[in-house]
Amino acid sequence: MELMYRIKEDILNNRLPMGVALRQVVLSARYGVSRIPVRDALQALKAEAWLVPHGKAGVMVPKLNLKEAEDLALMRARLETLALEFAFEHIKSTHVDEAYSYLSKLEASDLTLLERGELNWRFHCAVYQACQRPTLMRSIEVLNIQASRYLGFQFGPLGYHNHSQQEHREWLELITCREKAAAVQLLERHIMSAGKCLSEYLKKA
Amino acid sequence: MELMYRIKEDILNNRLPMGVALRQVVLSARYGVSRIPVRDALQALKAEAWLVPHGKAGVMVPKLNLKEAEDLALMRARLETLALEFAFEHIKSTHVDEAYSYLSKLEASDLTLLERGELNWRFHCAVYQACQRPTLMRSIEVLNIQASRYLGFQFGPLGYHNHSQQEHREWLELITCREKAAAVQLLERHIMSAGKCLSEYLKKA
DNA sequence: AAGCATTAAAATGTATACATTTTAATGCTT
DNA sequence: AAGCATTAAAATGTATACATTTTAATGCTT
Repeated sequence: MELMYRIKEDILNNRLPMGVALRQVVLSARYGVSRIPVRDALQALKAEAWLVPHGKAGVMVPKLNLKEAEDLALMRARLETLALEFAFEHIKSTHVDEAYSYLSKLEASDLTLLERGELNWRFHCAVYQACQRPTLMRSIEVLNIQASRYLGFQFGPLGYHNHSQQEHREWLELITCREKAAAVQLLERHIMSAGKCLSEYLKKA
Repeated sequence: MELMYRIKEDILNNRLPMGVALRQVVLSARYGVSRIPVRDALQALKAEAWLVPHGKAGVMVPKLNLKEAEDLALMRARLETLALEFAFEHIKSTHVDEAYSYLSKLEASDLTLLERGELNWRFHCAVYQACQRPTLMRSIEVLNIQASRYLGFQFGPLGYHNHSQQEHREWLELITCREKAAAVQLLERHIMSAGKCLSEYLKKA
């Protein structure tokens, strides 16, 4: 479904208004298709919480929300450390190499928010993959995608990017040295501190 | 969306074949509607992993899968203990009373699998609710609903029900006595041992 | 007979048309 | 003027029709 991704992009880039009903005819005009594919996409997006009900009929982009951002960070911390624990013994140098390749791609300065979020996920994913647990991985991916609505702030106004890259490097070093406990702990700190940073920002705004 | 729930029930009760493509025309005939509402429902169910792609087009009910059952138990253990930790200080006697009421309803012997699963979730939910974290709660709910495809085995052939009820009572007592660490620990054991029990069963079958 | 290309049948994907529901504008009552 | 009922306009929900893609059956080549 290609349309779904176009709508996701528009949500991530704030090109769709939050908190107001999205009209099917407006969307069908906007994306140049009829209402049927629009409906298909809206149903899927609703199920993944990209959209929420607006009144008795119709959907809207949910407003950014401090508590949701916190919850996503908490859940990611719990589940990603779980994935790392299961992965640890099976992490090969190929996984680490792949992670490094995404890390260097993240150095580029001309990335869109979406590309940055995508690369960030791929980086983590390269390591977690070794856990060989598709259901767990999918859940973590869903959380990351949902979190990416908030991620924009981190890489934008907050300038959290450099600090994050630094932690990523440390993390890969710990993994290479087989320091399991330390790597798990750093990952938890990494996710939670990014979450804290973000919730501080949202409290002010 | 009413149709979506009818399809979910049919999946839970194994009234739809696993691993074979579900044809839109067949479903539209089965449920007495045209293909458009069927498509809407399929899109939503696909997004929630109730259905998975089958070939280049079309969807199917995924086969029951040992690893998925394990992953769901692991994730539930991590996230439900998280919810309990946040809830703990805010649990009032009204929450516990509500939990007890679901517990006694679970004693009935003439419940369908679906009803049993629903009451089991409501029981846990009555306690977790106190955490006041809608996003976390929704994720846990989604995991429980997905796990309910496997739950049937526990309450059916495995006769796990009595043991489970016993643990539920112990748990509420620990909560009433404000034994936080013990309550969290019991919850984790409760979820994981049910998961183990189930995966043993699936290994044989 | 196994494997591949071809092609007919059947499925999905989408647009249009219409029925039903929801929204919001209007006028009425207090 | 505030609140409610009424009703017209606009939206959603669904069916049907058709275009496009996919599937699988058939025949061809080796």
